[in-house]
Amino acid sequence: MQNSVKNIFPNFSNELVSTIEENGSQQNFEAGTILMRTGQYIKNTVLILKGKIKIYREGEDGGEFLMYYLQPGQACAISMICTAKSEKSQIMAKVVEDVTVMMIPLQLMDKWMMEHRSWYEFVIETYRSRFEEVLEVVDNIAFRSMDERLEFYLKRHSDACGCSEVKLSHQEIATELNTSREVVSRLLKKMEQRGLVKLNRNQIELLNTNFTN
Amino acid sequence: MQNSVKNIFPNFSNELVSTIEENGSQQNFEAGTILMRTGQYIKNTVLILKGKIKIYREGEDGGEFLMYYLQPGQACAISMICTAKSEKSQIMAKVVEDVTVMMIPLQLMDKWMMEHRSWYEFVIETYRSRFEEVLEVVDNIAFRSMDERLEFYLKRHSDACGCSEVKLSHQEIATELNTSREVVSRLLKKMEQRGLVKLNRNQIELLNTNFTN
DNA sequence: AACCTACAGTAACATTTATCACAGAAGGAA
DNA sequence: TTCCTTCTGTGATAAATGTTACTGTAGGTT
Repeated sequence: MQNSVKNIFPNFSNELVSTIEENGSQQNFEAGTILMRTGQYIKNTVLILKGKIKIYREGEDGGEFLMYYLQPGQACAISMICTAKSEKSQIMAKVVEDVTVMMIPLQLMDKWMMEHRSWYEFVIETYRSRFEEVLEVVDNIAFRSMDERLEFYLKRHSDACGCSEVKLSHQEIATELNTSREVVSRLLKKMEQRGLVKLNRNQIELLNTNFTN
Repeated sequence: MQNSVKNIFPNFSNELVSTIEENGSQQNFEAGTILMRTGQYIKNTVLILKGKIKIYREGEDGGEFLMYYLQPGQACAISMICTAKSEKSQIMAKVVEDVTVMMIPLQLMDKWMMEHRSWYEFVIETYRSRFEEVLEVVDNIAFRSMDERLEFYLKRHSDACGCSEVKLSHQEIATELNTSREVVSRLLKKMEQRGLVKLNRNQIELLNTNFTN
């Protein structure tokens, strides 16, 4: 079974995998689906088996701001920590590539934390790594200018997909960085002149992966 | 005993309090001490009994950026989560008001999580609330302009100290918001003209607490 | 082909924020 | 008092980013 919990989460113990399969419900969602909105109550923890989910923050004026992506083998840190007293979500979660997820009722969290060592470790590690990721996001917006942030953004994307082509329109990039399309176009053009990228319709090819880092 | 663990952390069980007092070491640090630097290894979890610690991010160019403050009854989320494999710190921690802290070896974390329900709940809650706080910080820098951020900053400060006077120089504020002193002076002046604050040397008096919120 | 729509490029201008330069005021120390 | 240091105010200017407006182009549809 390609997308089994056992394969995607190899560190989970066998009992844990069984428990998950007994208590969780596997579901599919199409790209574009919004799985969670700011202010909604969280009732489930989500384990990603397939596809990609975007976690972002929404401003009052409707602006977006990308926090990070969730991919197979990962889980939504926010949803994991909201313990028994199902808290309100502080973020938006949108499916960007058709996903298969395992939904697990929040009530089971505390119980599993005590009973399953591998679950405990997974939760702690998830939280730690997301915290770090968010700190890095803060760094980027606090200390860097838009051109650096754009480079960083492209690099993250190409790292994630493992290829050097980023298939996004300027508008999409602008939205995730909470800036305007014109700014992105301008900066990309400058990067092209510096020989860092090659621009095509709906696609940006990174020529020199080791720029800012 | 005024600054006892029992008083400052009322939710801890009696056994937990004893265990903490047995295994932790109580220490004092003066204002100005840097307790943790970016890149250092974390070997202890820190519970704050008295005083105030500033948690901030440092940019490559030396710029600062305030994340949040730690006060009595709180603990450093970062240090709590770095489990057994003592991780590197991603942040800076500086004492801003003389502190008394309880240092607890990291090795005990996992053990206590399993053995002490009240410790488990404390850790989870600490992590949850810090995550939210950092998300709010992201919001501020991603979606708001400097004048709004300044208002928010002042409000946080007056909330924290419970009084309407913020005793900080423009330079200190500028540093924490990673901007320049002149910008802060100018914006404060505008706020004064709008009747929101009264400016004095090393002190800003908030006149109208309910501005942006 | 003719048409339509989404995407990309770019100039001109507005706004925000950063930087430089300098002056004055408050408060402490000699 | 006089001197010194720190803090604050403010103008002038630069740089970065956001906004408006318009053009062209690629690709799909009819």
